[in-house]
Amino acid sequence: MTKLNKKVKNIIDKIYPISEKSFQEIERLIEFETFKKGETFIQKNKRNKKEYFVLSGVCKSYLINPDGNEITLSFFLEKSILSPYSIRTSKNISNQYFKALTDLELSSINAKEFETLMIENIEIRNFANTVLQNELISKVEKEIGLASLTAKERLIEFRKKYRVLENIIPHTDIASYLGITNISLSRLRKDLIN
Amino acid sequence: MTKLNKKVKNIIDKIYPISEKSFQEIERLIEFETFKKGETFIQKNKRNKKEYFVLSGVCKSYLINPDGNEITLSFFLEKSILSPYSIRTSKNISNQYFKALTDLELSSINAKEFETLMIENIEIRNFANTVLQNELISKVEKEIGLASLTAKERLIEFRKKYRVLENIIPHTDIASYLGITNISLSRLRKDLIN
DNA sequence: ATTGTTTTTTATCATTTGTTAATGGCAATC
DNA sequence: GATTGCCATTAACAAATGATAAAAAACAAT
Repeated sequence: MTKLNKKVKNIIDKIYPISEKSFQEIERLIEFETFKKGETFIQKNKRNKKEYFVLSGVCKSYLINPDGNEITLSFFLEKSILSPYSIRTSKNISNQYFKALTDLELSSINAKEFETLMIENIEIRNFANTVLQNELISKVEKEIGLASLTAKERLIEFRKKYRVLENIIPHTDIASYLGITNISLSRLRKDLIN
Repeated sequence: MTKLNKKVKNIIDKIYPISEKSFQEIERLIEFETFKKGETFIQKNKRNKKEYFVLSGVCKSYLINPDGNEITLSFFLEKSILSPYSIRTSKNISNQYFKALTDLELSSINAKEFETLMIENIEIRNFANTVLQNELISKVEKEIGLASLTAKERLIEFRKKYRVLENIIPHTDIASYLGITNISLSRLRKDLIN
């Protein structure tokens, strides 16, 4: 197994461990992609047909609101998996943007072929369902946060979940994730120093 | 086909039309349940193994925050489908509560058996995937709303989506859905009269 | 090192939202 | 018809957040 593929296996196993045999099915499909910091590598309303693993770097999913501002939906750290294809696309068309916040190394696999594996192989299916559930749990947690915590509490939670991020990505991205302005974020940062 | 099963077929077809033949597979699994207004019919951290169709009435999914308050996640109107099993449960254990907000008539089917159908039948699989995507789209829309709209704008959006609800369910449920207090909701209602 | 650009912080003021408490409406029950 | 409990509204004040502008800091390119 190449070093790259081993990385993918590790990401999978951290979510739902699968056998060597099952992984070999996936391995055949793996491709490698890199993007420069700042690049939007999945465009909303454009065709996309892949599942992605983040090997190194950080990226975000986002949308653009009526005022033209980017609203961060989620962050994806290294050694994790992007939102699964099935929930970010309809009819091969992406419903979100994804942007590299640092230089980014991804592995990708064809989503349709992966779906076939999923149907045939229970381990892979369980893995995929776990990804799906984690995604939803994370969305619900965020929803709860936005609906019932103050901005300060949300920042505290954010720091627990994404320790590293605050020092390596623009605060604007974090602020829109938290549902506040970057000025408010700055105030809260000052406030939390004590 | 019984009147009840016909209702289920209509709900499915509104989401993703399937053939008579495919529906017959599902039909065998359908059961019927009713709940009284106010009843919590799915408990968090309790076992649950079903998919649900709302035949009549209104219900909500919710969680309880650290202060002991119910936080409404979603509303489900009549002739719709509950959040799919796969995203509201892990290992047969529910991660959310569901409560009847009016007297409620549901059809339910065993989730495991439904998953088997899904694997075998592409129409049913496409239906299930559409449900999944709709669920996610709705979650993302709500997330965007909470992160980038004012409470007043969120109420306006809520009214577009759930016209009937404001007059038939407690405003507390709506307020927590909107991420505000019921006092704020009352103010906004007054404000929007003009 | 210097310059120009972008990001972050700070300040001021306006607005929104929360908290607490009081009030009024409505339905169920006795 | 009085009582009770629940829900929605209102009021007064406090706290949080937004908008705008300006200053400071960080960063990038040369």
